[in-house]
Amino acid sequence: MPELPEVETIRRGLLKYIFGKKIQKIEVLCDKSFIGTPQIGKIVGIRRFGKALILDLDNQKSLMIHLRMTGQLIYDGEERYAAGHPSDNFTAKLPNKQTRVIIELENGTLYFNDQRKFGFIKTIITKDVEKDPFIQKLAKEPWQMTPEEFYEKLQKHQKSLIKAAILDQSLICGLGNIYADESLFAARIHPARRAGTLTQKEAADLLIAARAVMDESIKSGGSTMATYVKADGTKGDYLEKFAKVFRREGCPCPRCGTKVIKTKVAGRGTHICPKCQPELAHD
DNA sequence: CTAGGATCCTGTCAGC
DNA sequence: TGCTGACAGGATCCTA
Repeated sequence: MPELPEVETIRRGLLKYIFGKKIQKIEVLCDKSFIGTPQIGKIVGIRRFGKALILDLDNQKSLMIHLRMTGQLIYDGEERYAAGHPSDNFTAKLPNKQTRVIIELENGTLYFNDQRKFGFIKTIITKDVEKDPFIQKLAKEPWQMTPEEFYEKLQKHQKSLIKAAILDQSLICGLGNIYADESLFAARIHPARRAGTLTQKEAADLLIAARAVMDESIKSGGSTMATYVKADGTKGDYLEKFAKVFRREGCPCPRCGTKVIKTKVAGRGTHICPKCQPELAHD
């Protein structure tokens, strides 16, 4: 799914297009994709908590949106603005087969598309947003966490694989499979190391790497965002331009030239430079 | 409490 | 062509 940089990119786009606009109607095409009662109201806040997006309405209710693996938000109005899981839906005629919820606004339409139906939109009371179980469990984002705090957290998960640890949103918030691999590569840490074996310096390097990698992605519009005005389009280009290892198996490592390989760690596809990220002989 | 694996769902692609 | 299994930018639930 969209990881933190993609969701932040969506937030900024929605701020431009739908902030202050009124939701006139919500049409739910897939029951699983909408939890609670659809709401009508003016959008008076657009917030992000980790990978979750919150639209605050002027009726004391909020819509929480989580895209999970394949969710997309596509705004179609005076311009089209789309972000989330990359696919033809960004430029397709909508609604289509993967459209789960249609949000009609006074100035356009916001489509929630989601191939695998893991994502959802949920109505919650605005004052209870931070008490929502998902949001309550979230740890700090890399920018808010100190290297010491991060190291302490890792010490509490001694036996976890480091990749699993940084994917755990209750340990550190915002990373997903792309930025986990990119951060570990940048910090030269093998993803299958046990979290407890990282030195303080390695933990600090990893934290700093996570910030840098996600900062860079946000700056370039995430890895999967697409906007277009008339025929003129730009795309989020993190993967093409900045990813060093993610989905680059067989390509030379930009640091040492060794071929990047793909393996499986913590149940997820994982990309590493076997030379820059040596696996230790023992845990 | 932690750690690991199955699971939700649809679609695509490689290999027979 | 048709089938089959693996896999996918996430998080939760169940088990040991």
